[in-house]
Amino acid sequence: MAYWLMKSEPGAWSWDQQKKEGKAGAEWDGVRNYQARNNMRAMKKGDLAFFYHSVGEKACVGIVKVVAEAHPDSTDGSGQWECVDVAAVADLPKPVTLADIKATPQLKDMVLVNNSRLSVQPVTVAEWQKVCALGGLPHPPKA
DNA sequence: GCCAACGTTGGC
DNA sequence: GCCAACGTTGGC
Repeated sequence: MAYWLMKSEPGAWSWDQQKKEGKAGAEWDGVRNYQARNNMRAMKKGDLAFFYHSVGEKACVGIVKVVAEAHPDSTDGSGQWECVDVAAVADLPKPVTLADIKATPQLKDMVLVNNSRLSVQPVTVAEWQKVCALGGLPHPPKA
């Protein structure tokens, strides 16, 4: 089991929309980047991920769970791209902003800091726990 | 709104 | 297979 971070522009797909999909979840579609696709292929059912709002807000706002492993992206006609399904699990009581992350020495190696353009990225256990703690979840959910 | 960084494309 | 040009992303 592993932890991840998935980015979305709120204008394209927001945390509110994700939550409306409920426990059944929704396709994380539209990813057209090989590294991000490979990360999704590595995901297992039950893995957890931060839901990050890029652009305006720049903060982790919630936690999602992988409910279906990689399958062809229904928005892609070429069959080349894949996606997973994710369902909202919990809000982060306090959104953890990019500035918060940069200001935290233990988080300086996060992919988010060093490769901000990668839309689906791995998160270590230590980073998971630290970001959850900053977000107001002293007992982070476990994948 | 600007610009730097990155990934992809296509000509050679 | 290399590299220049281009498009896109995302922080500021």
